[in-house]
Amino acid sequence: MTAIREAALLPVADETVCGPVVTEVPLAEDDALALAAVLSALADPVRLRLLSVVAAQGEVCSCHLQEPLGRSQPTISHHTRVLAEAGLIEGDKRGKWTWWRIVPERLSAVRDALVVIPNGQHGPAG
Amino acid sequence: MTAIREAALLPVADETVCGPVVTEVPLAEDDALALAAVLSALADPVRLRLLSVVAAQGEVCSCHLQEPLGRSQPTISHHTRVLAEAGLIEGDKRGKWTWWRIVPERLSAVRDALVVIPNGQHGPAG
DNA sequence: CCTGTAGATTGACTGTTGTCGATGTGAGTC
DNA sequence: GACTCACATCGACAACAGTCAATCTACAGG
Repeated sequence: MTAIREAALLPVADETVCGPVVTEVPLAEDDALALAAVLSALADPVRLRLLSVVAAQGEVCSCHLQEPLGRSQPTISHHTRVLAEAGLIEGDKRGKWTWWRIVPERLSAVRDALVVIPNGQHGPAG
Repeated sequence: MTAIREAALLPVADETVCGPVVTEVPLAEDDALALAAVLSALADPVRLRLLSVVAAQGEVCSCHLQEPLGRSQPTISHHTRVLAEAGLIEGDKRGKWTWWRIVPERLSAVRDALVVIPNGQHGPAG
C-alpha cells in the first residue's frame, strides 16, 4: 500500500488550451483498491466508535460492545469481522470470550498512505 | 472532529467474569458520523486515484480526469462532487473549465483523527 | 443570437452494505 | 451427556453507492 503521493512536480496544465495532457495516475489501481478496502472498513460510525472503545480499553470482549454501541449481537459480530478482515483489530479467543485489540501498525499504515502533502503543506510548483 | 483516542488507561476488564463493565464510548456519535462521512468519500478506488492525480498535478480540470481514470464524464463529475462535499478538494471555475485542487488541511485533519495510538506504539496496561 | 463545448444533473440499473431475527457452533459448566 | 452461554452464520430486507446514457446549463467565440 503505497502513498497517494509519489510524484509531485509534474507540469501544471495550461490555462487556455486544456489539451490532451494524458496525465498518468500516480496511484496504481491495485494500491487504490487495497487502500479503499481499509478505508471502507473505517468509514462507518459504528465501527469508528467500536474502535474507539477497543483503543481506550486496550482489550474488549464482544459482549462489552453490544450495549454501549446500541446494536444487536449479530451486528456487532459483523462489524468486528469487517474490522478484523481489514487488519485493524485482532481477536483472541480466551475461554468463552473473544477479546479484541487494536492493530496499531495497521492504522498507522492507513495514516501514512494518506500523506499526499507533507503535513498540511502544499505547493504545486512555485 | 476529535480523535478516536481520548482515554487510554481505563481499567482492563476481568478475564473470568466479563460482567457489565458499562464501557463509555470515547468517540461521540456526531463525531463518528462526521469522520465516517469523510472516510466514505475517501473509501473509493476511483476517488483515491483522482485525488492522486490532483495532488500530483497541483491543479487539474475535469476534462483531464476522464481519460486517465477510465470513467465517463458524469461519473467523474459525481466523484469530484463527492470529494468536494467532503471538503477534500476545491473547485475553481475559470473560463470554460473547472480546476480542482487538494485541500491539504482536510486530509491532515482526517489523518489526525485516526490517531488512536501515538505512532505505532501500544500498551493496554503493561 | 447561434453554435460548440465543459461539466452538472437526472433517471435507471445494479451491486453492496447495515441491520436484525433465527439458527448454528463450540467451548465451558453441572 | 445435557445445558448454557458467547459468538458466528444465514436469510431477508431496506438503504445506499457506482456507473452510464440522456439531458440540461452556462460560458466562449463567431
